[in-house]
Amino acid sequence: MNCDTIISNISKVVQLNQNEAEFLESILISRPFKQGEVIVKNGEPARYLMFVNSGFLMTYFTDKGGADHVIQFASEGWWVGDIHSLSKETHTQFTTKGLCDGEVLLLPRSAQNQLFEVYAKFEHYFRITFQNSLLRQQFRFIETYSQSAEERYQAFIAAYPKIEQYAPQKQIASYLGITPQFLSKIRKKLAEEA
Amino acid sequence: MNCDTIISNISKVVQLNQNEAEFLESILISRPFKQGEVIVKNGEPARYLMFVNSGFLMTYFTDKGGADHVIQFASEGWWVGDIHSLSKETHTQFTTKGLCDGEVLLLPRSAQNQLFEVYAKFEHYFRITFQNSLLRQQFRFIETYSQSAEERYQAFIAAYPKIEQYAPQKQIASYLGITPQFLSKIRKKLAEEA
DNA sequence: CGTCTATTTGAATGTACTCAAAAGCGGTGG
DNA sequence: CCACCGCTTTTGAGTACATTCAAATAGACG
Repeated sequence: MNCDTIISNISKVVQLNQNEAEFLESILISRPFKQGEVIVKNGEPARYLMFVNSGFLMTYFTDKGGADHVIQFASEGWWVGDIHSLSKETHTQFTTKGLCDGEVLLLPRSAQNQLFEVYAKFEHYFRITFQNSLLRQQFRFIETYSQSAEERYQAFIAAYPKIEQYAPQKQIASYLGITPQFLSKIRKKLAEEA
Repeated sequence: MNCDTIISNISKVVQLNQNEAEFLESILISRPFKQGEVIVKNGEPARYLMFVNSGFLMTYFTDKGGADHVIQFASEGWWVGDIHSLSKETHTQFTTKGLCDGEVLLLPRSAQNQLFEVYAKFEHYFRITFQNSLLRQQFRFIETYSQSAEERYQAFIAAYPKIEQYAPQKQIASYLGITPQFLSKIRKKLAEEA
């Protein structure tokens, strides 16, 4: 199991010594995935926080009406997981699926608490990480409210040029909060303008 | 300065001993505010994380077009603050204003780090707190995408019956992501149906 | 009472959606 | 190799939700 990415990622926030890095490596579990494979399914309890070691994946939830809503696309270096399900031990409402072949590193819930207790640095790291996620989430929210669908689509392809190539349009539309038909029309319009 | 609310709030997550509680009290600063008073203004650096000890307040940001967007209403027991400005030491884009007379407890940025270093419990508490904020934010996002403006308004008055009495309709409309005119029409329709 | 801002109302418009159907695309089996 | 199936994407027509603009009304404050 190659832990270079996760260690270098964590090192941007806290400096890890040999022991700490080894302890982390000892509790992580490698979980390779294939394109289209469901990694965590809606209805299961969320057992892990997942770090994307390679590849792309997406997380979506299914509402009462049966419609899917893409919450997040994630690429190398991102944390993914249903923190609600993790902290309240309920069943997750989210499904996580691979957009191409790749690998996630699993941090089991039990090991998580252990990690925090033994090494306060990790608690610090995750505090910062959640803080940053909150920021991004807030930013995305603001974006949604102050921009049109067309502007949001343009911001999306600028921000995630790689993911755009792996995710089907349908899911991108879902992420942007519009119908696939409407996204198709936006794309047509942009292509004509160019 | 009355710290009962904040201590009892923190105690729901971590058990504080005498020393820890006293240390916390020693670094908090009381900041009373009046109705309509601007507590933190757009353009200033964010110097504090704020805990609402009493009263109601709101946070909004002003976009490039000059339009305000209400991000959050907060009542007793909530944390408020621009974590982006706090962590990156940039100037905040957000304005925080009192909706009625009240009091916030200020946790200065410098003291924050001190708090985390001396007592890991607080780092834990804030990790959990940010995690919960992230959840709420995610939930609000989902709600926005899967419900109509009318449904969102009804959910709002159900969730924040008190705030509805203090916040002008204009700001509620902004929070819901709609125009005040449209909110007025929704209210009329709901009143007619009842 | 006059001024300022918030709210209501109405008409016209626009953005994004629904429904329906056609076209494109990848895989599978004969 | 091609025909067929299932799924995604495109296209078009009609519609609904929400906005803009404009003006009237109501409330708050000095």
